[in-house]
Amino acid sequence: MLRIEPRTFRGTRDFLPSELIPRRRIVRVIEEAYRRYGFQPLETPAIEYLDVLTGKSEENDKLIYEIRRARGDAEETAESAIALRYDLTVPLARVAAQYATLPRPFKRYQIQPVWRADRPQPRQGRYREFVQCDADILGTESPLADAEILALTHEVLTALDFEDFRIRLSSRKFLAGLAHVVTGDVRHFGAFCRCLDKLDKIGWDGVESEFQANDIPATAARSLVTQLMATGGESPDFSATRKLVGSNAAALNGLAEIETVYTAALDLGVSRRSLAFDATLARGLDYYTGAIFETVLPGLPHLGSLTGGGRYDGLVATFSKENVPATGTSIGLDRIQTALTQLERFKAEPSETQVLIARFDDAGVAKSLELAATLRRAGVRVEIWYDNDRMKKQFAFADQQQIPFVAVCGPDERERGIVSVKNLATQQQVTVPEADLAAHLHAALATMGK
RNA sequence: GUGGCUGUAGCUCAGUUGGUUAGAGCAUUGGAUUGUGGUUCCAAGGGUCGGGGGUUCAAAUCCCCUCAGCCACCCCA
Repeated sequence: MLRIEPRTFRGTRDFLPSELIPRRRIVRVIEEAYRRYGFQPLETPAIEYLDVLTGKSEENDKLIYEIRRARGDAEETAESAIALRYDLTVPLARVAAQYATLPRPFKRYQIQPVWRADRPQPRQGRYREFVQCDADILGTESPLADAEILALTHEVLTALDFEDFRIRLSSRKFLAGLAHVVTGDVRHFGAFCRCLDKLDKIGWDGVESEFQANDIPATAARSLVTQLMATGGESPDFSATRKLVGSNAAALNGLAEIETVYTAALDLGVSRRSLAFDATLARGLDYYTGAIFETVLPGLPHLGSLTGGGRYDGLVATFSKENVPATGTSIGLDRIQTALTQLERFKAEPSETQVLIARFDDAGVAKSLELAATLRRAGVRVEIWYDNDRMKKQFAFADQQQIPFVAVCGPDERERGIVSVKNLATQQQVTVPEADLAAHLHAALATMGK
């Protein structure tokens, strides 16, 4: 018999309990923040029709996983070709176009995996299957919506105890205006953005040669952007920025929006040090039309962005006659987990069980089951021991699994109607009346913060 | 997609100029210890040396191919 080698597909991972337990806690923090901001949940299928997913961003079409059946019976037509979703934004736009009954504004959050066929790199928090936590607001052009997305991002990262993070803010309109100012030609917009985006990686000399390679006046561009950077950052001087871009309408327009978003974000509680206006932020996804933002950790520069998003007022219209303005962000669960791991703040937790009821002897089985039932009804997370093993083995198990308490009910205890409860961390063992066991554990767990 | 590095036990690794039956630590299981974990001691199990081909009397070791993993870039969450 041929044995199949057990393995996982490149860029995908199993989440064993000791990793999943703290990972789910992160998800809970994010979800609670989303709910506090008034977002409603949405889930969509992992599989979408290919034509729904493609054509939004040329670069990314190449990274879409198409699905091919191992034993396809019919030839796939363009309409029936299917693929794994690449992000959650495009499915959302599809949903917005497909259901006329959705409220406006429509605020939804969605926490689900997406798949991209690029090369995995764990140190950078990059995988082929990863979970995005998206929050988006459809149906308003108001900059307050963009500001609320920034505040939400700030709130989540703060709740996760990130001490130093930077939300970079810019605008597609502003960048388009800049590109026009520098090159006199809007067609250079894409190349202009890509070059600029590389600044923090390859420095100005590198960017200048990139500009030249793309027929963009390098010296002029460098001079303008250098000055822009001086007026931006964590305490931006927007009136100084305005003077630099002159009379270009798109640039002025975009800048005004940035300023409004920035100010409203501060009003919503975003700290100055965590928010920066950054003219070198470009972002790749082609569907962004207005404000764009992403979050990085200055302490972990090799890591990709923790969050990324922006305004995409034209996307829903690719599925509908109706044009629905939209803005939102994606928080990368795996990036967050990677960051916390590298900051040594992500601790493995093998079990959530609070008490193990040991099996002392056969005669005590019924009593143990009764105790377990009572405790479970009282909301305690309980495990029982199934086999007739020695105490040593049962305690060793509880220790390994970091189960805080072991309850033993042997002949002595049974005779007196009590239970011995040992706290494995303090090594202290007490006896409590059977009837008080739940109350005792609740109190003890509460003082331990569990 | 481009470039580089690395593959030996579940994990981290050692293995001499190619030389007998491939080792260690950790982990696992059992015992020392039949009412109680972490320490200690003893023992055991666990290996297609990533896979295939080649050179050789002889390959974990040298050569070729291939697969996988990692790192940087690209891009992004």
